[in-house]
Parts: sequence; structure tokens; C-alpha cells
Amino acid sequence: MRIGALAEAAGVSRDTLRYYEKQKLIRADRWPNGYRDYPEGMVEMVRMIRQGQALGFSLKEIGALVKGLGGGLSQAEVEKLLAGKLADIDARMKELAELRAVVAQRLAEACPLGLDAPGSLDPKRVAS
Amino acid sequence: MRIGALAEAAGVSRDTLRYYEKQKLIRADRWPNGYRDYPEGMVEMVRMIRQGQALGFSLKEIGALVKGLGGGLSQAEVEKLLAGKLADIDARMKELAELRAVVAQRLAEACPLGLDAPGSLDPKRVAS
DNA sequence: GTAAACCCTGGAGCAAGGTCCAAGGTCAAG
DNA sequence: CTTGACCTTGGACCTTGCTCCAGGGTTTAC
Repeated sequence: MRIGALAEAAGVSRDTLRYYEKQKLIRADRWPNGYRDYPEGMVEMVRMIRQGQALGFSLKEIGALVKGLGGGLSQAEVEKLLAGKLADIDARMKELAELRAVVAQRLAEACPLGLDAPGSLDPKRVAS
Repeated sequence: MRIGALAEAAGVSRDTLRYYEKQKLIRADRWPNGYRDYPEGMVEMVRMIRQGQALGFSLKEIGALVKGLGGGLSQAEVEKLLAGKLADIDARMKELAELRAVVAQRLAEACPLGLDAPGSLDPKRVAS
């Protein structure tokens, strides 16, 4: 899989993939002509990186996690990384739930008649 | 309340407050000598901005919401903004929950030996 | 009255995460 | 054998969100 195909499949630019490679988040084999050659699974890999970013993790953090999962670290280190990341996620979810409550309340005030907005507006369905 | 006091109370730098003002996220009255004068409530305001940021919203997004809550917009616009933000938060929480599951599973696997080729996460072992 | 601790403005600099471009190599189709 | 769509590299440039001066005025404490 060449860079253009991966870029399209993963929904990022070619430049972004080259940037990730420079930052050691991903790697690529090379054809004799110098072209990068990616395995199919790389599509999922890139999507995970993007998801991590969208959730507020830096490329550095994601890189550390990826490297750990890739086997470059000792078992204990990997476990520590994962457990730490898990704690991060839980903390983030908690804060998000709090913010959600605040915004939902504001919305209820602004709109006392409880007009049906698209999606889920019931805090209990999500926060928990 | 002068800038230094607000900075300390809200846990940000003076420069950050001046920057927020330039970006129209907050505003300040002025003493005749040119010093900024903030109301007490500004402490909470700044804290909310920081929390929004920590959760991954840009200053621009936060600014739009703040302006709406401040009364610069029509009721319908405020409702739309809040509902949209709520949907954002819900989406983010859902993604976070998914990511959490993935990481938790990795941790539970207790990561035996090198899982895959360096730098490559195998989606099939992870994706539910 | 003077030193320390504030405040002001304007602008430069920085880190992260890209994005764009020039100059050029590779390759399949017609 | 040229055209067009790919690919390579290196480096300049952009946005966001600060952070840090420089140069200068103000207020407070001793």
C-alpha cells in the first residue's frame, strides 16, 4: 500500500503521514525505488492515532503508548503506561460529564419547554 | 480586581489573560490609569475557559459559547450552540469510552511478549 | 524619595501539528 | 516517448495558544 492509498483510506494527507513517520509514530518499508510501502493494518493504526488526538492526547503521548505496545518496553513499563492512560481517560470522562451537566442545565434554562434536540439530551443516558 | 489578582485566583498568567482579552473571550473595565479592572465572577469565567480547553475545545469554540451565554445572541442561537456543544460532548464521551475499552483490554492481556512488528498495532487483536 | 512591586503596550519567539512548494525521480497508458 | 499521476526530499510557512521581553508609567512600603 503506497502513501496515497493510505492517506485516502485513513483520511489524512500524505504530508501528515510523512510527518508521523518523522515523529516515529509509524514506519514504512520501502520499495527499491524509494516509495513507502505500508501494511494494510496501518489504516487502523492511523485512525487510532487520530482518535487519540481528537481526545486530547499529544502525538508524544500516543507515540509512547504505541512504542510500548510495539514491544520496545518491558512488561512492567507497558503496564504502567496503559494503566496511566486508563486513569487519564477516566479523569477526562469525569470532567466531561461535569461539563455536560453544566451545559445541559444552561440549555434547560434557555429553553424551558424542553424542545427536542437531535441526539441525546438526557444526561442520565450518557453520564454514568 | 486587577490582573495580577485574577491571574493568581484563576491559576493562569497575566499574559494569558491579556491574550484572552485580545481574543475577545473576556473583557475588562479600565481604571483611569489604564489598569484593567475585573469583576469577581471573572475568576469562575476563566476557570471555565480552562476546563473547556482541557477537554479539547478550542478558544474559538469556547468564545462562541461564552458570547452566547453572555447575551449577545438570540435565544434560538444560544439554544443551537448549547445543543451542539452537548452533542460534541456526548460524542467525545462515547469515543473516550471506546478507547478506554481498547486500552483496558490491552492491559488485561498483560501483554506477553512483543505483540507485533515494532510500531505496528494489529487492529484485529484489539478492535472489538 | 526611592525601591519594589505593580501595571501598560507592542512585538518577537516558541512548540505542536501540520501544510505547501520546488525540484526532481518513477511508471502506466496511449 | 510524451503525458499525467504518482512518488521522493528539504525547507519555508501557517495557526493556535501562549510566553517573554523592552521600554515605560503607577502604586505601595519604608
